[in-house]
Parts: sequence; structure tokens; C-alpha cells
Amino acid sequence: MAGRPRSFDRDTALAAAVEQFWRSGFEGTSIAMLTGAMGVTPPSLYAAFGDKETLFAEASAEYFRRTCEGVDRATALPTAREAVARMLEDTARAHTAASTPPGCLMLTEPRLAAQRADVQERLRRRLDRGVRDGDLPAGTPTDRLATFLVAVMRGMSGCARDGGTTEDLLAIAETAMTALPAPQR
Amino acid sequence: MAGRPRSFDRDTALAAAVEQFWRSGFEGTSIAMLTGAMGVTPPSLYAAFGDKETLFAEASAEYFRRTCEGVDRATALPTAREAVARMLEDTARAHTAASTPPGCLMLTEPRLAAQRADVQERLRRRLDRGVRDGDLPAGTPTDRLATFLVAVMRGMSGCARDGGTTEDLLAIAETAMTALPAPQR
DNA sequence: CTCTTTCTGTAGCGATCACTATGGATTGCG
DNA sequence: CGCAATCCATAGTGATCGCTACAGAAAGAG
Repeated sequence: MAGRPRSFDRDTALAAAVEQFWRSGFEGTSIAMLTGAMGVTPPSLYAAFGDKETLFAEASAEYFRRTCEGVDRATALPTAREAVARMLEDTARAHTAASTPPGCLMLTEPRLAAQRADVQERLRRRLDRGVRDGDLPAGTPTDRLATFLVAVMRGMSGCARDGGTTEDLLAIAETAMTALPAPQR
Repeated sequence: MAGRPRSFDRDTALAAAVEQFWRSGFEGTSIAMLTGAMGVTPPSLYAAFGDKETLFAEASAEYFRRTCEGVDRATALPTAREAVARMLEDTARAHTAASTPPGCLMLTEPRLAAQRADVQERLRRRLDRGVRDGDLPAGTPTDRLATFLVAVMRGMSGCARDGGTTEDLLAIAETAMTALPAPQR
């Protein structure tokens, strides 16, 4: 029943694919780049991950999973203001980390609009909770605010890809924070 | 001395190339797509515009020229606040115009970082003038503010590419305006 | 008209794209 | 061991990439 075991670690190879797609996007990444980065020959890649689209779906899902961990940690903070501030700071640092490609795969890749909408929705729900908790004034347009914040994070990603530093992105984050309505008193 | 005249209008063909690059970016646009959109065969394209990089340089320069017209109109407004508001509104409408592809070529294309830096610099200079005119408080971090505003516009472009409406982008613009320091009194 | 110059269309160049057929290598099971 | 199952490496599929050689068509100069 059991055949020859595969000679590479699937999770390690997937992580390499994530980084490659992160760096070059879906269209900019060729199978040859993937096999090189993953240390796997084309037939092994196709046997283990399916075609390029399927591999990208799995890689972007893994990326999204990691992203959501950070988002959940941020949204767990006591106030909406702290949650948003943490989220923007995390974004600034993650997009400019030396150990990973600049920018954000999820915010850059055209075909990941659904993931972006998901994050935006999580953000909006946290803002809604902030309104209920009194962190934000009643009547705060949480939907518009969430749309704005996702746009800002997308801009941060682009800035990082253009060579922007952590400080540049943190400055954007701080400036964006001034758009949050002051807490009700 | 004079040979056979070319059978197409160079400016019209260039405009078609601009739109094609605008829609699909540099890497996403093939010569076949360009020749199709421009109504020109490959040898004519190469004779009139050079290779793909050269054509893109000319097309993006043309796009940039049009963009700067709008930027200049906005920066000519009497106050920095009006200038920024106009610029963001123009951006919201331009990125969602029905007659052109969604989003912005200059803000989306990775290789146009120099043009982005140029616009950011123009914006910063207008903000500096605002400080001198008293439109903005003394000590306003105009450089950080300009970086922020370019990031927001880039986010608006991405939002438009994801299907965002003019209203969505105008909401982002309005929210971003609240990050501008109140005028000195 | 001929000659030169320039443009146009066909057709195809080598390279790379995503992807796979084939055959040998490596495992567990009996 | 033999057998079935699974994976690996070579090599190559047709399609498309950016780009161009070639030959015919259309203009002015003489």
C-alpha cells in the first residue's frame, strides 16, 4: 500500500511558496521560481499541491491564517482605539520586516479581494463593539471608518514596496489614528 | 527622402496603449494585447515606439502629464485644506470613472515609484505653503502628512480595483481629511 | 517611368510559460 | 525475495512571451 515517501517537508515547501508569492505576486511568480524556492521538481510540486492556482489558494490561505492571528490579537485589546492602533502598528512592522518581503500579499494581490473584505468586516465589527462600549461616539460611521483603515493599510503596503521604512509606515499609522473620533465622555 | 506614411495616428495609438497599461499594468500587458488595442501590427509598433519598456515609459509619462494637470489645478486653490480636499475628490472620481479602467496606473504600477515620489513632493510643497500662509498650524509635519495622503490615495486606487464605488472612495477621502490639522486661529 | 525611402503584413525567431508523459528509484507488505 | 504503490528526475508538450527578418506596398525625387 505505502509507496516511496516524499523527500521534502510539505509545510516547509509551502512556506517557501508563500514567500515567493508574497514577493512576486501570482502572475509574477513562475513555476520555475516556485520549484527553485521550494527545492522541488515540477512533477513533485504538481503531485503535492496541484496546479499553480491551487497552490496559490493554499499559500494565500496560510498567509491569511497568520494575518488573522495578528488581527485577533489586536481586536482582543480592551478599547477600539487600542485595537486599531495595534493593528496599524503591527501592519507597519510586518510590511517592513527584514526577514520577509516588503508589503503585504493579501493587500497587494488583485485576486485576494475576498480576504481583504473579510479583514475589513472584522475591523468593522470591532469598531461596532467600540461604539457599544463607549470607546467611540454613537453614530460613528464604522463601515466608512473600516473602509478607510483598510485603504490606509493598503497604502502602507505600497509604501513599503517602494522602499519605505518602518518609521515611514509608523508615521502613516499615527496620522491615520487622528481620523478616529475621540472617545465619548 | 520621404517614404510611405504611417497608416495610424500616433497619439491615438499611444492613448490606447495608456489605457491598456492602465488596465493591466506593465507585466500584465502583452505585446499582442497592445497591438490589438492600438490597431497596429507588431513591426509598426516597434518602429513607432521602440520596445515594450520604451513604449511604457512614454505611456506612463503621458498618464503622469494628465495627472499633474489635475494636481496643479488642485494645488492652485487658495488654501491647503481646499487643495488637499480637491485632490482627494478628484482622485475618488478619476479612479472610478466609467470611461477609464478602475484605479490609477501611477499609484499601482511598481516601477512608477519615482512618479509617486514626485507627486508626494508636490503635495508636501503645497502643505509647506499652507503652513506659511497660516492654513495649517506651525510645526505641522508636512512630510509625514504628504506620505500619509499618498498612502491614502494608493489605498483608494486599490479599493477602486476591488470594485469600490465613487461613494466608497469619497468616504475614504472625507475620512482622510479629518487627519489634517485644524487651521491656526 | 525608376529609384530610394519608409511603412505594413506575414510569418517565425529563441525563450519562457504552465504543465505532464515516461521510466527509474524507493518504500511497505507478504 | 517479489509485488504493488508512490515519488523523483529527465525531458519535452503546445502555447505564449517579446521581438524581428523579409518581402510587398505606398509615398516623394529624378
